Amino acid sequence: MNQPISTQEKLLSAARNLFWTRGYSNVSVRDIAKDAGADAALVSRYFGSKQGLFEATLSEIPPWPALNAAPGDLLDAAAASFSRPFDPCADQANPFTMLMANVNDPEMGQTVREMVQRHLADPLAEKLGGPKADTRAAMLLGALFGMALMRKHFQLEALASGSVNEIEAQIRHLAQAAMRFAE
Amino acid sequence: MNQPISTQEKLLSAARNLFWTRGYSNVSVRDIAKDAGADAALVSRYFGSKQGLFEATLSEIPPWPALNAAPGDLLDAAAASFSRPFDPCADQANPFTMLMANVNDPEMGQTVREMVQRHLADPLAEKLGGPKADTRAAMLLGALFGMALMRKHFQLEALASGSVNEIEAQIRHLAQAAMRFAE
DNA sequence: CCGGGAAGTCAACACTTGTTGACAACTGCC
DNA sequence: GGCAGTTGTCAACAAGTGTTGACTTCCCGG
Repeated sequence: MNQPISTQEKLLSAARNLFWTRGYSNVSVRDIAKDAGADAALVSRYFGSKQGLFEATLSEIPPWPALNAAPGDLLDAAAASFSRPFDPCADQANPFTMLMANVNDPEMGQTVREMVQRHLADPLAEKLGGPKADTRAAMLLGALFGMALMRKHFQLEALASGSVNEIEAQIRHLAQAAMRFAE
Repeated sequence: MNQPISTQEKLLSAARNLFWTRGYSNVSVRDIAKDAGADAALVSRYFGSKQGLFEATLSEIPPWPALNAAPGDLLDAAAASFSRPFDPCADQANPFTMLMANVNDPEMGQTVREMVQRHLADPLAEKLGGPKADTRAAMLLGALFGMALMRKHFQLEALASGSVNEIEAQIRHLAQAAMRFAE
């Protein structure tokens, strides 16, 4: 166990940490190489280009667990998936922060937008069903991302210091309202 | 009336459009100068630096109208201020998009975070009053920004094509739930 | 031992960035 | 007209960007 980590894996891990928190354009390959303790030229060698490295970090994201939850557990699963990473990586960068950090990126924004539509909004609408399923799905995601924005990005004092239980309760409250929306 | 617009004003207007939609680091002074039909060197001359130009675009933002609304109209005012710009500028860039486009910026993120805390979250909590006012204010802003994120940034199909009335009704629904939160 | 391929290092490239200073053109006042 | 002050233009700079190619170093099978 615990076999020595290859330089390629170190680069991928450092890239995930930096790209997923700072955003694609705000990270240079030299930043990544420095964090990985490697040479910047190896990025082009192993991944073809900076863009190739970014896409490599995207390729290993598992599907959102809330989509497989039982209908009664959907709210809990959704709330939990924000405050805790839902992927195997142990660091703080998680797929939600990645989406928010890169939506506005001039080069990767389109890629990220399509991911949200196809991997989150569309499957969630299908799972919800009923009238205005797509609208309610979008509102549920809005509540989820909105609270993430307030807590992690804007770092509002009222939320930043709260416990995991508190933030989950707040998200559940908003998400529940979203699910019940029918004009 | 309609006096000739100075080059300085053209630069400021172009800077607002670009900084407020693409984000500070994703815009170069040459981009701004090109849009304004001026020379990039004039940015440093008139505003001291690129950062000075950005701060000039921030200095003329009026207070959020929802904070002056009657208690009964707060929800309507809040919902309206998202879908329509609440400042005098006629273009599509509004203070909310500015906040979202720059919260993750490596240079201006801190400035923007403090603006949200001091100009939105704190006054809103004071206006709401009652138990957990700061938490409910943060949740209300979370609902507001979350829906803005889904509609304008992620451009979810279920929301992007909706009318102003529809998006306002959705925001009101979530914001109302936020105001009623008490654990 | 030895040759080949992988792994890593380093310098250089073309390009973009913000900023500066020298220079030209124009305006209004004496 | 002559002159000062503003306004605009242009070239250049230092720094940082992604990427490439040549080079050395290491390891392992023959």
